[in-house]
Amino acid sequence: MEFHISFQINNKLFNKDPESSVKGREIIKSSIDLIYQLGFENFTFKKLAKDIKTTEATVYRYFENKHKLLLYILNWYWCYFEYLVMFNIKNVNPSKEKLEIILKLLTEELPDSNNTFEYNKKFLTKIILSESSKVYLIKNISEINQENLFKPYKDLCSTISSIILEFNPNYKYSKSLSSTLVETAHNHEYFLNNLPRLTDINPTNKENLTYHFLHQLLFKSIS
Amino acid sequence: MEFHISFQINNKLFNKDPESSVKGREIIKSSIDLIYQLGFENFTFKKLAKDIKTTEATVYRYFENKHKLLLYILNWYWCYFEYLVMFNIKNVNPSKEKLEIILKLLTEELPDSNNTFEYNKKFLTKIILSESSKVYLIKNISEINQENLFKPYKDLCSTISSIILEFNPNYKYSKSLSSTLVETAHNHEYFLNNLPRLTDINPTNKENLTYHFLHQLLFKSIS
DNA sequence: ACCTAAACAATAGTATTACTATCAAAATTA
DNA sequence: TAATTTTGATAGTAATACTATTGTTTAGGT
Repeated sequence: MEFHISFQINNKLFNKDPESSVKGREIIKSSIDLIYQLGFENFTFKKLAKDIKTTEATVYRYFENKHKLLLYILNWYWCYFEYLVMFNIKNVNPSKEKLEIILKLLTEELPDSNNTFEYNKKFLTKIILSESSKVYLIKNISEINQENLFKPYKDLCSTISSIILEFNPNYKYSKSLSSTLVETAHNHEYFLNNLPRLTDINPTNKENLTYHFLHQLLFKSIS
Repeated sequence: MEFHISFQINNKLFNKDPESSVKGREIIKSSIDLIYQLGFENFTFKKLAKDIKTTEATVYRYFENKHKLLLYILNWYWCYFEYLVMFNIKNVNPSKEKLEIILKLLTEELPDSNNTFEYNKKFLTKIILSESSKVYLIKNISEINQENLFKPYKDLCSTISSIILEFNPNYKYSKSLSSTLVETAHNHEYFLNNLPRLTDINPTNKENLTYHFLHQLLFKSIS
């Protein structure tokens, strides 16, 4: 069985829906590759256009600027991730198990399909690690936030938050803890690879450090 | 009594030490103002030069580019912060109290002197919140890291880490927890102001939410 | 007080980026 | 097949992130 999921992304993020045409999907696919390879700073619409054998003008017809394109990609990811969460905790009842599944998803590599039409999950994850805070650490955050452009991310945190409350209805900081878990999972994955001194990695400890660390952090806090 | 502290900043960060001249100090002071006002993206050496009534060429004689300038400022801040930590935990013996002092420093406004020659602490703190992850979330992180340009930040985390181990020598994730505390303190301060849905802020809860949240997170983890 | 070296100001110039505009060709769709 | 939308090709602009040159000012040493 094969199926294709698509997510409804806030249409303020684009001029023309990239899901609506082949070129549009090429734009997203190639953006993911290029941002992964070059980093967001060095990524330009000119390079993107060259990569998919079109012109800058065409890219601009889909996206106002590269920030909105990045935000589009991140929104897509967060939607996808929440979908994964929903799918994986389906029919699991104990809240503890649900939370453990979420921690696993947050700290392990995402399942990659071999469907060539899909976005590269590995690249996507790297982009999340390295680029996602750049979309909210900006001067005009309030405008962007007013347009609900972070909704999928907030929804994800709010989903986690409600499971925390399910586990312990008296815990006071469910939202703060949720965002901390997500951010820390990302941070740590990045630190492990790039700034290992900020973590407790060591040669003997090859298993999922971040998972165990977050597991303790979470359950000691809410138990 | 008045005194002036200065920190030794890695000299790979500048071409000419900004502490060595009046213009140099003006550059740093004005950069802090401008980065605070404009955000790092919109901050340029041209605007900086105009602000201190000099030319771009002069600025370039001190700093190779604006990233190194930002990194210089952040290094200065982390040195200053570690100094504050050292100063404030001096003669405090129980590890618990030491950690609480650190949490206070991480979550409350820094003491501002009225010394006009000093850098604006309030602006500096905002810059840390909004811009600091931009210096490590870059493609050439490994080069920069090899040159030890993050040392002050790592030192700070390592200081916190050793106090955690003092409190509980068996805790396994002291480094991870330290970096998490610092990052979460910053994140949360930013979220409270800009993305409150990611936190448990509410109108009645005007006291230091972040402090209490981190306090619980920390002591439940290491007790 | 004078000399020397360093620091600075003024100016010019380049490659790249982040767009905007126009118009004809190609592809869809009605 | 005509009408409409979507693309491609090309051109152009303002701003950015630098580099280079040269003449003037400033500061420190004797």
